[in-house]
Amino acid sequence: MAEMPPLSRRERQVMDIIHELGGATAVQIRERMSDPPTDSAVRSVLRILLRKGHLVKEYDGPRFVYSSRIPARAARRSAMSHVLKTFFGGSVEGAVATLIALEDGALEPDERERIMAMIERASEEGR
Amino acid sequence: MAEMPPLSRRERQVMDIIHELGGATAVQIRERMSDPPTDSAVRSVLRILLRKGHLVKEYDGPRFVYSSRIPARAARRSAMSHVLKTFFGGSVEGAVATLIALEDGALEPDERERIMAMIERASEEGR
DNA sequence: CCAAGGATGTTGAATTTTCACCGATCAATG
DNA sequence: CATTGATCGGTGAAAATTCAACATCCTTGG
Repeated sequence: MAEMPPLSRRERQVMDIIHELGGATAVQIRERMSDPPTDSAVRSVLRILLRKGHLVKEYDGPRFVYSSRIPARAARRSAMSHVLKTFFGGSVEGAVATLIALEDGALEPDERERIMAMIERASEEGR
Repeated sequence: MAEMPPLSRRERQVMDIIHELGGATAVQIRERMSDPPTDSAVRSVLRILLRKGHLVKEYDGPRFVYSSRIPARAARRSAMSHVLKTFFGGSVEGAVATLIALEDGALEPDERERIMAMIERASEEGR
């Protein structure tokens, strides 16, 4: 379970789609690609990702569903941690600023409240 | 200014380092690599990134400093937007939750206050 | 002015990625 | 039971990458 070398282009594209959908069939993955290669080309990448241990497949009805081997929670943390370090110098404040600005100012009042409450709660639990 | 194909492994690694540092020399970049190739190999990747238009170089003293062609602000927004979509289904709430949890509960009181104030302000400006 | 060291660029080859062709398997259908 | 259509996997070759050896330029110190 050592550190894996970073993914290739196609590999990352496929992994992103699978993360976004939670799990996906080969056809679903191909449909989501902006520049889709052949069906079998997609399957080749899937096979490689299976062999490398990034994906698991599960037989569901007449087709396979591919999903990430590491739990969604861990994947989310890892991805967020990476952008926090790379683009925000570790500043949570800066990251949150960009995050809420993405919504183009239209943050629902109740979502805003939930976020505020969450931050309160987190600072209490932390000590 | 068309859509660029996603970056290769080394290309992404180099871009990440440059984004993290804001700008960097070839030597600095190599130093930051966990699995550094030859110095000239690093320069090859830099040359490709220049040709593809991802980087610009500036002569500073006796060496070149490479930096991203797109402004840091836009790069941050783009990166955050991507993880928001890929790993959080567009939920700002979920993203903030993961973000503050990364700090392992150790969010400085004053930083917490600034974040709260920022959210307040954002929801006002938004309308 | 000359030599040494550092920074940069170029080239070509080994490795990896990428992908379509092809055949096998399976399910539903006529 | 044969046919059709869809899913799946293997293979090999084209394309892209990765990289080190090498050459060039600059600059700094003697």
